[in-house]
This record gives sequence, C-alpha cells and structure tokens, in this order.
Amino acid sequence: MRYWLIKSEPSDVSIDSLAMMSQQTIAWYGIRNYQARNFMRDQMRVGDQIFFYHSSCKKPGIAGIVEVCKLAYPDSTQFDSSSKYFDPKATTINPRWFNVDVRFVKKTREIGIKELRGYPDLINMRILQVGNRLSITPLDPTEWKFILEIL
DNA sequence: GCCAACGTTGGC
DNA sequence: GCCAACGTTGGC
Repeated sequence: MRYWLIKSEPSDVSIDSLAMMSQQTIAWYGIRNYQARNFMRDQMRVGDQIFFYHSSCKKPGIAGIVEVCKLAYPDSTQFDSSSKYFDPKATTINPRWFNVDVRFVKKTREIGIKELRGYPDLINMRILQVGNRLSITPLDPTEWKFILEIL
C-alpha cells in the first residue's frame, strides 16, 4: 500500500464535486507529465490512499482523502481530437498516457499550504519544495501518518 | 496579474 | 545531444 498526494484545481474537480459524482469516482485523466504518468502507471495499486489537494485557488491545501479504485489504463482523452488533452502522437496500439480511477473517501478539514509548511515533519514533502509542479507525488508513510494525526 | 521554476520542443 | 525559446504551473 502506497500513499500519494494529487493536486486538482477545485474549479475543475473539487473534493465536493467528486463526492457528488456517480459512484463518487472519477477517471484521473489529463495528466500530461511523464513522471506523474509513471507514478500512476507503474506504482499505483488499488487501495492506495491519496490526499486530495486543491491548487490554484483561494485556499490551496489538502481538502480530503481519496483512494485508487482502478489500476491504470490508457487515458481515453489522448485519442479524442476534440479534447484539449488530445495527443496526435498517441495511438491505441501505443498509448502514451494512462490514468487510474480514484474514489472519494472523505472530506477533511482544510490544511492550507501555509500550515503544512509550518511542520518540520513535513519539510521533505515534494509539494512543499520550491518550484515543484508535479501534480502527483508519492508521500512517505510517516508523512501520511503525521498529516492524519493533525486532521 | 506577476513571476520563478520547471518540462518540453526543435533547430543546429 | 546541447540549449535557447517557449508554454505551463501555481503560490503569492
């Protein structure tokens, strides 16, 4: 079992909008960064636990918990020429992008980035490093545990 | 809206 | 394979 943090712009998908979706589940499509893709494709397993982070918004920070509910499979939007995620170099034989499905687990209190930065235990979190833009990052089990305890 | 940091692209 | 230019991310 691994732990992760995924970012989402709440104007796109928020923890509340995920909770209202059918099955409270969404395909985590549109990831177009190789490192993030590799995390999903090669390392995420059903049951992995994920902090859901709101980015590019009024109050950036952790807002909930979700979990992997389906292993990675080709991201269908790469084949859809009307999608903004369309990739002309991707083929069904040789897909380039993958996504897992994630399911709502629960809302948490909002832990803002400023608060996160205040904990020495979290100093190595990828999300807190200067210039970090990865939308999917692994979380140390100790980091996961620490955050659970301050919820 | 600014801007630093980063990933990707493409000419050479 | 280098690297400048460009586009994007995301906190502030």
